[in-house]
Amino acid sequence: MSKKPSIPKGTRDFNPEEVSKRNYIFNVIKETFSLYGFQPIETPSFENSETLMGKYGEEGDRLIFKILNSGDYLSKVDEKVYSEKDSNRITPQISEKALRYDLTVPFARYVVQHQNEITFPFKRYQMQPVWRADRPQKGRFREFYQCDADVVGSTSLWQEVEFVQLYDAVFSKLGLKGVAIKINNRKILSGIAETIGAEDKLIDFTVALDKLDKIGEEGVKKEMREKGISEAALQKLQPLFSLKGCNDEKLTSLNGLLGGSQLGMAGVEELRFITRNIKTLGLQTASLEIDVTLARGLNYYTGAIFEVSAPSEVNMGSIGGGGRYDDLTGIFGLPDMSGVGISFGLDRVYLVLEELNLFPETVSENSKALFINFGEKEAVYAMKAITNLRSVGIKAELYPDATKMGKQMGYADKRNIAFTILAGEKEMEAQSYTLKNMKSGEQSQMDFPELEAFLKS
RNA sequence: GUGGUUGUAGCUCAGUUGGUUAGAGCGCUUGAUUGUGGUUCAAGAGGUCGCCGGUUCGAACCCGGUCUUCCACCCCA
Repeated sequence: MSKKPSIPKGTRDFNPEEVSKRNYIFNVIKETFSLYGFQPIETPSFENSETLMGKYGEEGDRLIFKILNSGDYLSKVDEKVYSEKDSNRITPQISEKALRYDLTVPFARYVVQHQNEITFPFKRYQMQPVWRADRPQKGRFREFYQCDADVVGSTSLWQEVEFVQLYDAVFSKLGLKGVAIKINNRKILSGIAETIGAEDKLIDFTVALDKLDKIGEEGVKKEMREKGISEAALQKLQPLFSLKGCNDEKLTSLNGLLGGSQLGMAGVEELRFITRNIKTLGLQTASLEIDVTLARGLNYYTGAIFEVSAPSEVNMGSIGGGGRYDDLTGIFGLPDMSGVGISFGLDRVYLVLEELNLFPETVSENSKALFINFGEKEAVYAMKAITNLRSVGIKAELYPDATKMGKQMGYADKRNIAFTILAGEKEMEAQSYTLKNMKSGEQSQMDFPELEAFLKS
C-alpha cells in the first residue's frame, strides 16, 4: 500500500466524468462573463513573493505556498539569520517566488504593469487555479479554481447592479434555484463602528458580527466584550440584531441607527441605489438580500460586499464573493483606481450541484457510438463510416481489437456508450449497418445516410 | 496554527479477551454462450492489515512516532 503513488494533501485527480462536469460549469460562467462584456486574461501561476506577501494579512501570508529558490539556496542565507532559526526571517532569503493565492492581487499587479495599454474602464475575467496551504476539509482544497470578473476604472454603481444580475444569470443557467445573494457595504460597517465609538476596533467588531448566524446574538456580544468593546457600545448596537423586514425597511432602520455618520449614510445610499435598480430590472431565480452582518475580505473592500451562500441544505459556506475596492492598485503605485469584482468558487459550485443532483445528463463528452470490430476487412468498412461520421461532428470510435463480441459489448456498456454498430460480413454485403440501442437492446439495420441522420439527432 | 477522526483486497466495510491458514458484498478474469453487453449459474485471481519502532512466546488488535483521510475551529472559495 505504501508503495502506491499518491498526490499531495488537498489536491485531487479528476476522472473523465468529473472533468466534463467541471467544464460544463466553467463554460456557463465563461459564456456569461463574456455576455456581460468581460474579456479574458491570464497571469502566471507564480508571482514574485513581494507581489503577494502582506496583501492578505498575517493569516494569508502563512497560507501562501512559497517556492524554494533554485541552486544552492542556503549558501546565500545570512549567517546570523540562519543561526537564529527564525523561519519568518529566513523565508525571504531562500524563497523569492510564491504560488498565486487568489486572482485579485495578480490582477491588480497586471493593471498597474499594463496601465498604458489598457483602455479604462477595464472589464476582465480570469478563471485559473489558485493555491493555499490550508488544512483541507469539506469544500476546502489546497488547489482550487476561482472564476473572477472585475471592472477597474469606474466608480459607477451600475457595475454592482450588473454583478448582481450576473450572479443571478449564472446560477439560473446552472439550475441552482433560490440562491440568496447577500449584499452589504463596508461604509455601513465603518459607520456603525463610528456611531458606537469603536472605530479603532473595526476589524474585531466586524469579524464578530460576521458570526451572528453561527454563534447567535449572545455569542457575538460575548466575543465583542472579549475584544474590548464597551457595554454602552453594545447597547447602541442592539437595533442591529433585530433588523428585520424587506431591504427597504432594513435601509430605513439603518438610516436611523447611523444618524450621526456621514460615511454610514453614504453606504446606505449606495445600497439603496443597487436594491432599487435590481428591483426594477428583476432577477430570474436568485434574490438579493441586505445582510449587515456580512463582513468579508475587509483587507481591501471599501464599498459594496457580496457573498453567495450555498443553499442551506448542503452546508458548504460561500460559493462566491466579491466587492468594491477603491485602492487595490494603490499598493502597487497606481492610486485612485476604483474596482469592483466578484468571484465564483468552481470547486464548491461543483460539490453543490453534485449534492443536489443538478448536472444535466448531456454534459458527458462520451462517444455516441462504438463500432464492433470483426476483423481487418470489416474494420476498414467501419473506419470509412467512422471517418464520415466524425466529419459531421458525431463522436464515434472503433473497438481497436477484433476480440469476442461479448467483450466489445461489455466495453461499450461500461463506458456508457449509447449505441453499438455492427458491421460484419452480412452488413457489408448489404452496404448497411446494424445499430443497437444499448439501453433498450433494440436493433435495426440501416444504410449510411439513415445512420448519420439517426446519430445526429 | 488548534482539537478530533480515519487507514484491512480495485471499491465499501467485517474481524472475538492478543492465539494456527485475515473474511464478506460489490467489482475483476475465465467459462456456460465461435454475431450480442447489462440478468443468472460455475470456477478463479487478488492483501507485508498505511509506514517505522516498541511491548509480548505470539500483534490487524496494545503502546509511541509518522504520514494520510475526513470533520470542526481559525480563516476562506
